[in-house]
Amino acid sequence: MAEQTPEFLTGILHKEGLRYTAQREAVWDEIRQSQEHRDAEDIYLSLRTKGIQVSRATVYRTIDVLVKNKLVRKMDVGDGRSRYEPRLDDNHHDHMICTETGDIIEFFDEELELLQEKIARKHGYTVVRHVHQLFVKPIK
Amino acid sequence: MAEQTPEFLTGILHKEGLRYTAQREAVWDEIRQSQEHRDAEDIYLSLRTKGIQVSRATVYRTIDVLVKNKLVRKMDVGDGRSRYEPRLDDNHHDHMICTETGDIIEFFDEELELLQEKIARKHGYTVVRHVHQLFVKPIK
DNA sequence: TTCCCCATGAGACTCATTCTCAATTGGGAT
DNA sequence: ATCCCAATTGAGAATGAGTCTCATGGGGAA
Repeated sequence: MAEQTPEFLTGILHKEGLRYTAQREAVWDEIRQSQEHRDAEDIYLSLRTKGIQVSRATVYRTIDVLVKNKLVRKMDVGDGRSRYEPRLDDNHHDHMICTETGDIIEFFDEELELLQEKIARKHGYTVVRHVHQLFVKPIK
Repeated sequence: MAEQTPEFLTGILHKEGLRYTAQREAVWDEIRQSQEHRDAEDIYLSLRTKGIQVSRATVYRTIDVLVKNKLVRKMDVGDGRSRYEPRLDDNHHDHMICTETGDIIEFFDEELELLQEKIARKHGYTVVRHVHQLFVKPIK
């Protein structure tokens, strides 16, 4: 589908009974056009720098909506600030964080996914979602 | 070794060039005597309820010392409050959090551990530590 | 026992995020 | 095209976990 047109967001907001606003479009555009793992302040400042009128409160509120509707993925690196990345393709993946450079590498492993479900079932549960981060360092 | 005697803590503190104090012993005792995954406020209030004079600052400072010396394991459930659990046996394990009851179940899977290292190596890294949490719900 | 320096406590401070509430605005109904 | 009003927004206050400050207190080596 055409994620790059305003109609894309409009449709999703409408489905949720929410209104389409310039601020919501701007926040979504800002997150969408970058593949980085950015924090809210970064997104907010970037918008302001571009001269777009939006408040921190709205950035946070809009991100919540986008996360709830799976347009954005929220991740916790453990430093107190949440990071966000666009989720257009919906390809699930986990993250590897380099302890030396701070680089974030995405990875996906089918075997790992299956193993997690297997472990949960062994305890009488099924996995709803998971948080998996490998803090790594380069092999010299 | 005798984790239940004051000499245990004294030895560790001494090795770190730190002094043995009643507050440090109290915080360690409080965490040790419970197998729960508790937050700092919980530990602080429990001590105060028992009539032990200690401040929040000292609870936090002491926990840092204990974590650094691997007597306590720090974990992040993703709700903004860190949880702590005693680490006497040093058996590594990850956590499964029930989304319906909030129960925290510990698990360990050798295959999973090996698989993580294998994935990191595939990208030229080696795992330093990892965060792995399964948010699960009971199978009806 | 003395003395130095580390440890403590109370509360101020930080910082990400959430909340408040008055003013504004989208968009369905007319 | 206009109206109308609930949804949305912005500015700043509030929150809450955790950290810092600094004056006072107390380990522990000699």
